[in-house]
Amino acid sequence: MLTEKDKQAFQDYLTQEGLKFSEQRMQILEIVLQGVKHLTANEIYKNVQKRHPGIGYATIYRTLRLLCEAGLCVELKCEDGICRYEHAADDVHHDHLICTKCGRFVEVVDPQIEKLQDKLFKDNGFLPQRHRMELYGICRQCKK
Amino acid sequence: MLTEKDKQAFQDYLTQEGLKFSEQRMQILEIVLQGVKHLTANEIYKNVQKRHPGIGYATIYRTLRLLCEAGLCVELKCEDGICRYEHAADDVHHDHLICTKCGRFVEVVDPQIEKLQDKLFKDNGFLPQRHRMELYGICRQCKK
DNA sequence: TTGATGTTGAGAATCGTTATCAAAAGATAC
DNA sequence: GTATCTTTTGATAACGATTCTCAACATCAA
Ligand SMILES: [Zn+2]
Ligand SMILES: [Zn+2]
Ligand SMILES: [Zn+2]
Ligand SMILES: [Zn+2]
Repeated sequence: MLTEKDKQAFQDYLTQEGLKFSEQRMQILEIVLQGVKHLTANEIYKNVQKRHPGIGYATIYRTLRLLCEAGLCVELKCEDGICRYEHAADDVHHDHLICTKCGRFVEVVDPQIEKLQDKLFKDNGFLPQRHRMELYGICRQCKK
Repeated sequence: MLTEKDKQAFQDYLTQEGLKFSEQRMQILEIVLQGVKHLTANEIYKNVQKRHPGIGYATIYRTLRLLCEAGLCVELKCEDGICRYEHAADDVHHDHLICTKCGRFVEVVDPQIEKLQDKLFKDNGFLPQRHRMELYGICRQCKK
């Protein structure tokens, strides 16, 4: 799911900030924006190492920060204290259903809930910024 | 807000588990179940130290775990990675509005949202267990 | 008193993440 | 090409919240 557009967007961001594109950054971009989602830094590290042995954790974290700053990637602070990273799909917000047995992440959006959340903000005099909603349960596969 | 009932409930839990009541555990119970809510372990530590100098972090964390197990206290894993502890008010669930400027916590419940969350679980084949919803914004005082 | 068991607090360990810094890589000027 | 400047890299140390370890201590029943 790594499009030429994403690659270009990252390039543009780097240029704009006076930074450079590199082999390592390319590898990390590919892993993070590829199909598998909600990867931890460690999972990304292991994946990148297959193709670029010798990569360091520092480079992983630095690049992840750049990707987030460029708006291509979102960091999820999960309950287990480990951050996961996922492709930021064109500013379309979503929340998560998480299986407590197998760790599966399912992305969900409920426009009604979003509206009610805004109402909660307003009713309490808050200026809305963002929110996080995680629904923990047991998925179909794990129920069996 | 520390009721005799809570104290008794903790005593009962300890007895049932073959554990003992102690001065330190009493101090922590009082701090956590008192008015001020959503305290970090460090805040609890500093509060307890006023009345019981020499208390150790290990005792704070151990007692907090006991309080959670006894169902008297709930641990909130916050976005900043620091856990906060609050009085578990008779199994009445609530979510949080959090001010990103001053850190104020406002407790909210929206029965409609709760229903829609259940629907999300069901629609995706999940067995519901629990959820977490945090709304981040800027509170009335901080907006001015 | 003695033994058994539970509690405590100092300090070490854990672990995800961040900071440090010298070496390497790239770009630019000459 | 070489010199110079800037950025990137990865090994390693540091960080900070939490947990573990363990010897000293408290409690209580026999
Ligand atoms: Zn599952
Ligand atoms: Zn997602
Ligand atoms: Zn505020
Ligand atoms: Zn609360």
